[in-house]
Amino acid sequence: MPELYLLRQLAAFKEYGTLSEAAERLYLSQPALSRNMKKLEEEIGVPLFVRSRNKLELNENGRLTAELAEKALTEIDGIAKQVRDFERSRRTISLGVCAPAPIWKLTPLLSQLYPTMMIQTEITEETQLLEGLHNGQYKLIVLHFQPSDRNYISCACGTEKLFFSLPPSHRLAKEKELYFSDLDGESFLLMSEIGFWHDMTIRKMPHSRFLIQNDRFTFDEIVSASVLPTFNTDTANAFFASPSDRIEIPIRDEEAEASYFLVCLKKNEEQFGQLFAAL
Amino acid sequence: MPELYLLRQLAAFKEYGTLSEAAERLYLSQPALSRNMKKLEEEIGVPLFVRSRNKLELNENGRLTAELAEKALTEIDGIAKQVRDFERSRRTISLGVCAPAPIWKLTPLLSQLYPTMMIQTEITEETQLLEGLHNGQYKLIVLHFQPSDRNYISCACGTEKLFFSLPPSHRLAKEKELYFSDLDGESFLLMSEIGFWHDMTIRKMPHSRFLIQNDRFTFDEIVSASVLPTFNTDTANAFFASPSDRIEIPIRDEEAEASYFLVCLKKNEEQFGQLFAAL
DNA sequence: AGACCTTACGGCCGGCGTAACAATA
DNA sequence: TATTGTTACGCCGGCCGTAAGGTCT
Repeated sequence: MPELYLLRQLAAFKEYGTLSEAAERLYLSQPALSRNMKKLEEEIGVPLFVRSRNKLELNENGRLTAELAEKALTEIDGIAKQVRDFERSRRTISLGVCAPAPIWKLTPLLSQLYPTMMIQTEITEETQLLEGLHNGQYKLIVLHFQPSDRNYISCACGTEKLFFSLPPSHRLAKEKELYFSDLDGESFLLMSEIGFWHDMTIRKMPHSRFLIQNDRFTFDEIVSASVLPTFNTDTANAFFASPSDRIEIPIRDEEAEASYFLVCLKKNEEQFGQLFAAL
Repeated sequence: MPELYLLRQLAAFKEYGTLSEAAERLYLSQPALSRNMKKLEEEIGVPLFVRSRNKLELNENGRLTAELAEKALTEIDGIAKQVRDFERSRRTISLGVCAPAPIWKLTPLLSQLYPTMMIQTEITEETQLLEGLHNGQYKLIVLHFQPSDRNYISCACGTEKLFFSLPPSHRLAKEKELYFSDLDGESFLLMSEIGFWHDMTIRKMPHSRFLIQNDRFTFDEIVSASVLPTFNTDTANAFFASPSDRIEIPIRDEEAEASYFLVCLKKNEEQFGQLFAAL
């Protein structure tokens, strides 16, 4: 079986065309490369080169060998990477969620229950979450509906209720309750990465413009320095300081209240049993 | 990139379960194997083993690594074989024919025109010939019709006419010409490996039985020692001694005369140009 | 003369074996 | 005590570099 250094050197010779050039790229003396190519040819047992007096070229066999060598080298090079990736995935719990709120509760809980594991979270849409759960991208996902499939284990993990967050000067700031439609058409400040809330507000308020902020600090500054309406939720208020100088008004549409469900694959039941028990 | 000897040794350890056993199978001292497994683990950078005081087992990472190693080793092992096969196929002209007769003319011609090449012949049916021409199994084929496809180069390479070969005592031995139907129902001696003639005679003489002989010598002996009818062709007579004590009577059916066409792929036109010119 | 390949010779590093030790059953 | 795995030490083969030589443009 040809050794790797021979295959590497053949691949380099194919790439660079001359022994001298290839040897230089390999940080190898040119005579060494010459010898080794001869050795490889001998080992395979068929001519790989056409030899003029001072020129060396691959023949068809040589080109084939070099291509196969490249493939094999790539594969071997991939082994370490694959194993490291596998190890990392074994050591991390990747949690995909449809909205930020569940992260606030689950991350501390996971860290406590699985102190040796890395916790990785990602917010994305629910079709992607389900796909990612199956292909191993996520070990746990949080949806805002309960999946029916029997291959899943799931349990409720909290609710979240949406409020309008209005400046006191707003024309509707004194109302006790509002509908999405009441403010449809006004411009809203909105954080990015809020999961399904983003799509929902767009759907319920098709005439509004949403001014997306990527940075939390910037968002807070603009909220307190402007009269633009925005949103808040009960869960956010439970975890973070609620902004002063803002009136929060419940939204009556049923879509403004979400229930979250934590889901994992049945085959991972054992690993996450204590987590589900704790919820 | 892990060296092959490390991958081989890991694969052996996976196969045999203990270092001692694996080392023995590898013709290697056990301490060497111990060291090398540690080295591989270090190189990949993740734990591959669970270590008790005097026991060593693969963990999940280790099993994955060993599987990937086996795959890579198989691939590298296949390189030399593939290249040798490729070289051999480059050095042989494989000729597939639909009947034996074309071989008698073409084999000497090929040997003469391509003295460095091995000539390999095979008799099979025409659908297989065409398939084999495309997948590289055959470089040349002989059909008994001219293919229309523009991807082929083809030219006529002879005809062959079938005769009944009857003992003088046969009731029809004095006829000048006969049809297949005239002898339909009688038992015939027939050589095996006669290509499309086999199917044709069965089709034209559905009530006859054909007594197939695999050995040429046996066939000749039985022919001269029996009164069983058989066949002969003009081409066979041109190349071999025709049997004495046999009357040969032309067959009038048009299927009894075949024209042969030598075919190669257009892309091999250059290689076989002189062959087609010689025909 | 410069670029390229091959052959010859000697050094050195890395993988191996032997030996010695520790731990289990 | 027999089996298994780890550590320590020295040998040796194989791969490499340097040097020298040949061929082509």
